[in-house]
Amino acid sequence: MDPSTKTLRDAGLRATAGRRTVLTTIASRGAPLTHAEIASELTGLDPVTLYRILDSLERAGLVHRVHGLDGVWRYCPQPERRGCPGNHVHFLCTTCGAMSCLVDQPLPRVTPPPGGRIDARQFVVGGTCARCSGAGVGDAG
Amino acid sequence: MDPSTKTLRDAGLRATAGRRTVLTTIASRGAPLTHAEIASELTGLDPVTLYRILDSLERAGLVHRVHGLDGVWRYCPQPERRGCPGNHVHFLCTTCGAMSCLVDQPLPRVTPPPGGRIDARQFVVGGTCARCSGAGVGDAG
DNA sequence: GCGCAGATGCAGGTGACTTGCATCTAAAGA
DNA sequence: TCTTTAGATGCAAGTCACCTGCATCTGCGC
Repeated sequence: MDPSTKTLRDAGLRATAGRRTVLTTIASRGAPLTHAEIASELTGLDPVTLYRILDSLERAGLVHRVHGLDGVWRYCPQPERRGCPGNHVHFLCTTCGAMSCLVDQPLPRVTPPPGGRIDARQFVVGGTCARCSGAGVGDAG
Repeated sequence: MDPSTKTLRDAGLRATAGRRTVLTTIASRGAPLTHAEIASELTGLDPVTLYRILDSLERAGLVHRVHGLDGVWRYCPQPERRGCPGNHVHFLCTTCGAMSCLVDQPLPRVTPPPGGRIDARQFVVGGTCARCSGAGVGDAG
């Protein structure tokens, strides 16, 4: 059985061709990808279907979803050790739009406002990545 | 001179009627408001103009801007002590959509990826606010 | 192989936000 | 106070991410 098929079946999802391709694409990158980025690599898949596939993968806990400072959702493979999904800082390069996971920097504990409850946490930092720093002004510091 | 006029002039902006009203509206709430929420209180102001006013206020450092988990920007008055704008955790109620600033919880230091630089940080937590938690179990006021 | 719940594709829609351009006005100088 | 003008505003139109409804298709249990 194809590994992505097993992953999907284990998560309680049907292993359709579209889901297997999307899962493989996201996993092979290791960095959060936008809907558009994934779609550009998967010609032939309906955009709406891709939205639904990403939604099902996220609800099944196979990927986590991060909202960039640019207003676009990004999807990232969920690491093996199943902790809180996406429980780390995400770095978004505001020049090239690439996002990366700072998995070594876990999110701090947050105290909810009185009487409230916290269900999701999302810490995104924006800046310039090494590639864009080097390409533009040669200043990486 | 009207206080909002002075604030705008001090920030290097023209004190137009629209800007004064928007600034007063945001300041009077003390919590991040969406474009739609501000627009609903300011009938007669063109939506596009409101976008531009919010943009100018943000660039002048008079408000800070937070991206909610719902994909909508929210604008919040900048506190007197001019530190890093919006340098605290923001709480978004996923039930009623209200956002509040957890000003007593500053953002932790984040180490950028090798060779990269961080310009902006945004930590949003989603959950249920006290009002919505209470509404479910009997006390809605 | 069969049946069906769930997945997919297509058409159309929503809402946040942007752009271009003509008109108006706050603010500075005469 | 009047004039000038750079910058602000209003309107029309457009872009983009994402959603909804519905008919058709297909993975998977039987």
